[in-house]
Amino acid sequence: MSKQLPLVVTGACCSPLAREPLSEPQAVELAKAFKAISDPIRLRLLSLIASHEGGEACVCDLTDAFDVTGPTISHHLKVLREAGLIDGERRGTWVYYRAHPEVLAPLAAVLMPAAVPA
Amino acid sequence: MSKQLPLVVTGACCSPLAREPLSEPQAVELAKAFKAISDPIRLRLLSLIASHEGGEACVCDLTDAFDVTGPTISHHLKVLREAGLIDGERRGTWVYYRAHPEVLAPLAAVLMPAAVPA
DNA sequence: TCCCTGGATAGATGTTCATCAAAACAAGAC
DNA sequence: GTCTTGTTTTGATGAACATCTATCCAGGGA
Repeated sequence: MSKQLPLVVTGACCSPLAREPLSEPQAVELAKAFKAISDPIRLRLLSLIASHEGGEACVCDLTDAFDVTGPTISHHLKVLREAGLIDGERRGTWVYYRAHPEVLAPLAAVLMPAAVPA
Repeated sequence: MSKQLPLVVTGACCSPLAREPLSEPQAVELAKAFKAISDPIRLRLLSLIASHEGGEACVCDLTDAFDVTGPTISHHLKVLREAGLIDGERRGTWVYYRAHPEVLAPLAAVLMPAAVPA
């Protein structure tokens, strides 16, 4: 469940977009991450998990918030998992997901308009 | 050329992902924006334009940086334009594109892990 | 005027993706 | 063991997307 390779940004690519042109490999990595969050359901899933008390949420909590079927939620969770944005763990009957904010941070940094260079 | 409606984030949606759950309409808007930058070519186009001296770049400068045909570049520029991320203007023979950093800022803010609440 | 060049549009094609129903799997309860 | 509930995987289907070729439009120079 948690042995996904971290497809995403390992840290070496954080100079803001507007500062210098992205290299092609950097762009490919970043595009994968942005694609993972370019779906409304996945954005809300990530948000629900990240903002949930205790930092983790049960799938059973998540499914009710959407109009789609269980398998569809499971599919979206898998996409987020493969992007390294969340991680799941089974504890007894339920599976709990937890967000990885440190993976989001570089994405935000790249988009940041290079805050006021004096 | 510049009469695209601003499909994107008009400001009212900037509470970080990890702070509180996104509403469904917020998620839909944000997902559109992220989808626009979820392609390596578009990310590099945006980066090339935003980091270009003078803040604008000629399409002729952009095309050479990629292995795809002119129409494909034109298509990607259109996607970025429709997302409100860039704007194009024809001056004589050439068309110049300019980035809108103020549209990127809210996207970065949403991803930001709610920087240290003391 | 006519051509040439830069750029956008139109139409077609192959691929990727979101979704669902059905089946499989995992853990408790009986 | 067998039933029940919760979650993931599989396979299929229709929509969205990236890319190409061919065509069109706008400006500038002969």
